[in-house]
Amino acid sequence: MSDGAVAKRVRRSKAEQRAETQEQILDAAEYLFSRNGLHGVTLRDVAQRVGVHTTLMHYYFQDKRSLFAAVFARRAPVTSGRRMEALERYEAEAGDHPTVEGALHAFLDTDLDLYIEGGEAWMNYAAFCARVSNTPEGAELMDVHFDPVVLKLVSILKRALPDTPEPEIFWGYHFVTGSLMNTLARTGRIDRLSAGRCQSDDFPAVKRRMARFMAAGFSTLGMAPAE
Amino acid sequence: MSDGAVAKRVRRSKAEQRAETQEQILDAAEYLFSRNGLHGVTLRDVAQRVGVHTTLMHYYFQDKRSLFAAVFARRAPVTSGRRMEALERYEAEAGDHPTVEGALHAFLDTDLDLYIEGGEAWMNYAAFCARVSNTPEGAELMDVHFDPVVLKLVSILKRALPDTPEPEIFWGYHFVTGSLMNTLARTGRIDRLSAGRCQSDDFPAVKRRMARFMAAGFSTLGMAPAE
DNA sequence: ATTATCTATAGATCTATAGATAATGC
DNA sequence: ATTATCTATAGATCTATAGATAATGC
Repeated sequence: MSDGAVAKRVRRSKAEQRAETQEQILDAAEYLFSRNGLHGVTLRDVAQRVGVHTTLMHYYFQDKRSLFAAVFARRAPVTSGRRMEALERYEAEAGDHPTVEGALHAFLDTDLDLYIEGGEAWMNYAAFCARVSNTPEGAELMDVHFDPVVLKLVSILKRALPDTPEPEIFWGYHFVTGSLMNTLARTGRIDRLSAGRCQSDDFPAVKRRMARFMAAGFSTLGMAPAE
Repeated sequence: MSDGAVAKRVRRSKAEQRAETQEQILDAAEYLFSRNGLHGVTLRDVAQRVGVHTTLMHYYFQDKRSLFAAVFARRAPVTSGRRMEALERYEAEAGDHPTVEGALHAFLDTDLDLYIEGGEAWMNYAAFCARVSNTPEGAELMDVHFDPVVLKLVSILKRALPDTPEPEIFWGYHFVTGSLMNTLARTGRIDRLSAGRCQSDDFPAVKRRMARFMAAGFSTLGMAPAE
């Protein structure tokens, strides 16, 4: 049942205690929301996983929706910021000739590295985001936190493909983000389909393939339609 | 509130009435589940949308999970069957030289056409599937209903790419299905990102681009890693 | 004194079942 | 007679708030 981290009550200052408990609540909520969604998790579930009383959820986070938003907001600036820096670094180093593949490496690999290096908590956040992205509740959260970095990517892609009409770039991004979210979700489907030859939590395997795969796709956009 | 179809009680035979009410329940459930997920919908929501009493949900469908599964099962054979036929037809006509793009056209375009031509109900089913695919509850449903047609696609892709190791094909499919599910979900995100230049319910636009985009991606798989 | 945590509880739903009613079926 | 639909209701949760208790802070 309670396979989560049980709080040890080695008490320090109130500020520390406050911060620690909040983090534990966010960790537990992140884990549960990532698997079961906003409506599939009760505040009692979260409290139980932390080992505290349900009402503490309300003490620290006004209500369920706020807790959900707080889970999103905790790590979003980290992933967003890292990708933004990587894109700016790439832009500077590519000068007048950025490539689609270069931009996608900066965007995708930077993000995947974060999950690869960040351990279980970050993997849970990744799955949480994938779920959120698919959800009406989550749509605005995505917009608010990730629009800037996505538009930055798009702006580089436009410069890399000056002859490709703008909507084509957005369609390309639409495909990219779908594949990325499917990766982050780690549903296990590819494992079963491939009889274990691929594993859905093998982010390094995705990282090795994805930017190049998608870059090739972009090169087909804006061509005369075949039909 | 009740923007759904309100049942007109023009009574016919019991068998007809039974079938009609079941369809209405499935339609309402499909609509609501596609937007809010299993846990985000109550049986009362569904009943209200149909205009009947909640207990009728239990009369026709044992419990909530069964209703959810029934929504999936109602249309799955249609999309699966159509794609299977299209793949077999393509296989026959391509003879010894199937192409990745040809197989993907058969797989993707056939599916997208179904939603394009099928009206609102099929669009709801598409969104329902997208949501299900991202969900622990839905994972086995996907496996049960869609494995055969996906494995058929994979088998053609293998013949089209005889020098590409098998796991690469599965990774390619992983990317394809992510993009497809992101399309079916119609979250509206691409609309907002692109300031209206693209629309997430514009399936014809996706159909025009997707098979070719993904086919180009497949051609990069199995190459020596760049790093 | 302040604040982290718990106890008690209100009020609202939600799922599910048993049994009544009102139609259709012969 | 059979069956589609509704009424009544049990039992379980769930969210959220008010107020008590037990720690830390000076």
